[in-house]
Formats: sequence, C-alpha cells, structure tokens
Amino acid sequence: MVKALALLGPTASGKSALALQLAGLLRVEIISLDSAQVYRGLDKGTAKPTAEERAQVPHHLIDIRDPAQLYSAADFARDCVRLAEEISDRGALPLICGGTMMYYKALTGGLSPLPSTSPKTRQAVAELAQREGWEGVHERLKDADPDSYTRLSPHDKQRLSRALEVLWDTGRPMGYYFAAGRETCPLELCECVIMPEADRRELREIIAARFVRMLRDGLVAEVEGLRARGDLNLQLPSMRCVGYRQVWEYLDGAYDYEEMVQRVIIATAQLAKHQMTWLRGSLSREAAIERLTLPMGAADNLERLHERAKLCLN
RNA sequence: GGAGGGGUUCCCGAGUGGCCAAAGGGAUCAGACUGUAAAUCUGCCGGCUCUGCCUUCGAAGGUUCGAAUCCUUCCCCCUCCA
Repeated sequence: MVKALALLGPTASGKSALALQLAGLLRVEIISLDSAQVYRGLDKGTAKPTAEERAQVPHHLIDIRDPAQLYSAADFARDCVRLAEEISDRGALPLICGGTMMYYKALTGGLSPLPSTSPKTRQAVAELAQREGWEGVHERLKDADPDSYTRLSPHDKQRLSRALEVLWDTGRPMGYYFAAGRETCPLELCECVIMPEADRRELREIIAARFVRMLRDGLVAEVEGLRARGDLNLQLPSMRCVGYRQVWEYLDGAYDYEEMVQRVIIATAQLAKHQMTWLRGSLSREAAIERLTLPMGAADNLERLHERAKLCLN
C-alpha cells in the first residue's frame, strides 16, 4: 500500500512553508489539497506557491483548471491517489498539503458512487428556484426523495440543487447511491495537523497582514483581468473563492475599498474557523490514521514533521 | 449664539405607552458537511438559583397601573444659519 504524508491546517497557518522546508530534508513531491489553487490565473489571492518554489519542489494539482471550469472532491480523490502512486514509484514521498477538508474527507472516507450531474440540469434547477424559491425545490423532493427532504434545510440551496439534479438526471434519489457504501482509501496516510487552537487572534493578524500583501502585489488588477475575459461570473466556484468574490463585488460597486478589505479578512478568518471545525471533528475517526498535532509556529515543528515523514518512508 | 436631527443590547440599525431582553443585518462562538466545499447550511447570541427573576435602550429626575417609547433638566454627536 502506498504511503503518504498529509500536512493539514487552516489557511495561513504555515503549512506550505513547512512543506517546503521538509522538501529540503528529504525527497518529497507536494500534492496540493486546495480547491482554489487548482485554478490558473488565481495566483495572488490563493497564496499559490511561487514559480521558484514550484521549480524547487514538484507541486501537483495546481493550475490544472481554467477558472471557467469545475473541479470536485471526487476529481481530487482520483487525481490524488494516482499521483501518490506515481510519486511513490519514483521513490519520493507524496506529501498532501492543504486545507480543503472536503477533498481530504473524500480521499480518506471515500465517496458513494454518485453520478456527476450536468450543467444543463443544474441550470434547470436554478430556474425552478428562481420561479418558486428554494422552498419550492425542497418541496419537489418531498415525495421523490424523502430522505433528502428531511435531511436538508429548505434554504440549503447547494445541497438541495444537488439532490434534485441527481434525481432529474438519473431518476433515482441520492439514497440509492448511498446504499452502495463508500470506496475505501487505497493510501496509507500519516496525518500532521497544524492547530492554532490556543490563539486564534494571532492567526487573524497573520491573515490580515497577508491580505494587505496580496493587495500590494496586485490582487485587484488580477481580478480586473479575470473580469475582462467576459466569460466569468460570480456563480462560478473559482470566482466565489475568498478574496476573489469580494474584490469582484467591490469592482461591481457593491461596497467601497475599505469595506472590501474588512470583508475579505473576516471571510478568511471564517474559512480558518471552518477548517478547524473539520480538523477537530470526526475527520480521522476514519481508519486508524495516526495523527500528529503541531502548534502553529513552534520552533521544533520541522523536526517533528521530519521524524514523522521518515516513518512514512519505511 | 440660533434652527433642526440624533444618542438603542459587541457593531450597524428598527422600534414612539403594555404583545420588548427589544425586528432585521453583521461580527463572535459552536456545529453540520458523500462529485460547487475558499461552497452551502444550522444553532446560540444581556445575566441568573431560568416555565420565573434581575439588569439594559446617553445621564438624572418626573408623569403613569405600566416607559426604549411621554415631560423636565443635563451631557455628547451631526447638519444648517450666524
């Protein structure tokens, strides 16, 4: 079984820097666990590793999609396993590094054999919601998919949409696919988690400072460029990423610059909070994945990570 | 100095005699999470010895069975005239 090391943690907690340092000590290739860095052209706002860093250490699953395209947890799980095997074959250690916990969950916990649904159908659901509201969409599930009907909030547009899409596209409720169980993870994972639990205020300051840097580096111009393409919009997952969404709205004139800055900082802090909720929760109740928790910014983190990585190599 | 407008629970903001611990939004906190997940949603959100009680709507008095809401004085803020 292929072994891999996972380095997880909330945004701005120092994962990437630590991963790069580890790469200086042993032969690793990094598999990015990041739903935003997959997009080409989303550079400044995603804290994407620089060209130099990428030249120095191989990075995977970065810049693999156009911002008009979609990428999913299932795509990730498939790509990640394939890459880990290839990297392992090359004699290097696969290092899965990032904070998109849904992707990680899909990898470790597996997914049921649900179908992907067509953009056409999604559009049709959106139109229904437009006419009848999401409560209306919710009602459509009442008889055809009672499990989803009771499980989902009448306001949870994303999941409501997905449930109805599956129903319309395949004629079967989601539960039909759930019944088939989940795939099991073909990788043997070691988990290292950076948890700034003790002082979230510090993380917030790092986030704010980092965003100021992103702006100084030209984030607004980058978003202007993306808007100028003409084929992107706020409904796309790429343009809903933290930072991009708010800058886009600012350029739309929805609010002023100062408010945009504050909103991004708040949204980023909320993202970090959300990621920590995943990490504290049931994530690694899955399988017997041993976990090492590192405090944010501790001096001996690299050393401890290195120790753990060496175990993975055996 | 004069004429108006305003001070509400962490923030914005509604509320003009009882149904008000006080709409709504934001933040915070906690949580969910099966192919959009940096998404989407949920709960809590003054305090307590918690089916009730206490404190809160700039401050202090007053009217009233009863006030965030009415009256008086004071403090502060904004706009305009000077």
